[in-house]
Amino acid sequence: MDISSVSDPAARLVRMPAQERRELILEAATAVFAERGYAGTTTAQVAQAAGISQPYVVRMFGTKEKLFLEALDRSLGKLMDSFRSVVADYDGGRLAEKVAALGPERGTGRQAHLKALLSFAYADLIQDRGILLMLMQSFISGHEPVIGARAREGFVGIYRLLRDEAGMGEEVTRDFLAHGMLMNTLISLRLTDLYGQDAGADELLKCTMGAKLPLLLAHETPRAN
Amino acid sequence: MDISSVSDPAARLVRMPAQERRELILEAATAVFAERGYAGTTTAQVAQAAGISQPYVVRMFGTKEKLFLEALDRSLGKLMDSFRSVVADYDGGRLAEKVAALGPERGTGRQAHLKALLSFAYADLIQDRGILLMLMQSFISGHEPVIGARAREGFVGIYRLLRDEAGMGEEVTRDFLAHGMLMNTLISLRLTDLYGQDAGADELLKCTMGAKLPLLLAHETPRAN
DNA sequence: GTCTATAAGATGATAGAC
DNA sequence: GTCTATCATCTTATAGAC
Repeated sequence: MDISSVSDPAARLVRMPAQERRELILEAATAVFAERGYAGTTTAQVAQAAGISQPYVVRMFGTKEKLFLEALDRSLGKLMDSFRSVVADYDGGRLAEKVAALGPERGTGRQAHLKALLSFAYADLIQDRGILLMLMQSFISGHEPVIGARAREGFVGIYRLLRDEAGMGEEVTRDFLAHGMLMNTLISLRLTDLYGQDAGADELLKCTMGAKLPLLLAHETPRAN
Repeated sequence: MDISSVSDPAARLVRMPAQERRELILEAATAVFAERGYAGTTTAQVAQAAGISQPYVVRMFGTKEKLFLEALDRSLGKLMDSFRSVVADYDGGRLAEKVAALGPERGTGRQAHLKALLSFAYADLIQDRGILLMLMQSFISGHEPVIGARAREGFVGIYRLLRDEAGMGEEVTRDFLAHGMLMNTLISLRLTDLYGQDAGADELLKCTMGAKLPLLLAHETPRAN
C-alpha cells in the first residue's frame, strides 16, 4: 500500500460529505500511524496521504490523539466483526466444507475448529498491514494514559469475544492469541523481506504461518520511507 | 523504575571514565526508549534520566539512531546471555532440582524441560521492563531501514539460538516464541494495571503467566509520564 | 569529560478567508 | 467544507568554552 496515493493528490479542493472525508482520512491515518507509530507520525503526513491540507485533518478530529483513537477503534472494530462473522457462519453450518478441508491434525471438536477457522480469518484480515500494525502500535502504548487505556480495553474485549462469545475456552484462546502475537511480530518485523535469503527466517515463517504463508508472501510490501 | 532518577540529578559535573558514563547513558536510554519508543523519545529525556546535558548524549553516541541501536544491542545481548547460561546449566546438570520441581504436566525430555526453564528465565529477565520493551519497540520498527534490519537480525538470532544451539527443535521453539510474544504483549500493555479490577484481565494473566504471575505483580510499575 | 549557547528545522494547533 | 498563513514550541545537532 503506497501511503502517498491512498487518494489522488491531484484531486484537491473536491468537496465531499463530511462522513465520506472522515473515512478517507481514517484510512490514510491508519496506514501512516501503522508504520510510523503515534509519535513518529505527523498530521502533515496523514494529510498528504489523504490528499487534503494539514489543518483540515486537525480541524476534523480535534487533536492527533483523537485521530489515533478513532483509527484504532476502526481497526479493532473490523477485527471483532471478522471474528464474529466466522463464529456465526460456523454455528450456522455455513463453513462445513472449510471444516472438512482442515484435516484431523488440527484437532476435532468445536474449539479446535474455531481456532483453525479464526486463524485463517485473522491471516486474511491482516493482509491489510494497517489493521495489524495499528494493533501492534496500541500494544506498546501501555504507558500512554488515554491510548493505553483504550488499548487494554480493546485487548480484553477480543479475549472475551474469543473465550466467552465464541466459546473457545481459556487454554485454546490463550494459544490462539499466542500464535497470533507471533504472526503479528513476524509481519510487523517484515521478516518476509528475508524470505529466500535467510534459512532461519524461511523456516520460522513456514513453521509459524503454515498454509497461510503464501497469503503473506503475496503482499506487495514496499519499504515505506 | 523511575526514569528521572536512574542517576542522581544533583550529581552533575562529576567526571567519570567514558566507558562507565556510556553504560550509564545506555541504561537510561533503554528505560526511556522502552516506554516512549524511538520517535517519541528525545535526547533531552535520555540526558535528564542519565543526569547529564543533552548535547553530551549526542556527542557521545553521534546520533539518536546510533544510541537506539546500541541500547537495542545491549538488550539483545542480555537476552542471549541469559538463554545461553540456562542451556549450559541444564546440560551441566546444575538444574536438576529445578527440573524435578517442574512436574510432569509440562512434559518430559530435554526439549520440554528447556522450554519450561527458559520460560522462567525469560520471565525473570523481563522484570526489567526496559529490556522487554526495547525488544517490542524493535519489532514494530520493520519499516525503518537501519533499525528494522537490526531488529530482524536480532530476532532470527534468537530463533537460531533456541532451535539449533539449544536444540529445542522447530515446533517447540515456535510455541516458546509464541507464548513469549503473548507475555510481552500483556506486560507492554500494562494489563497488570487491570489486575483485580477486570475479571477478563485477571483470567488472561493467570492463564498466560501461570506460576510466573506473582513475579509480574511484584513489579512497582509507576505509570511514567 | 562535560557544559552553555544556539542554529536550523520541524510540528501541532489556531485564525480567518473563500 | 476546505484552504493559506502563521505562531509557539520543541528537537537534533554543532560550536566552542572550561
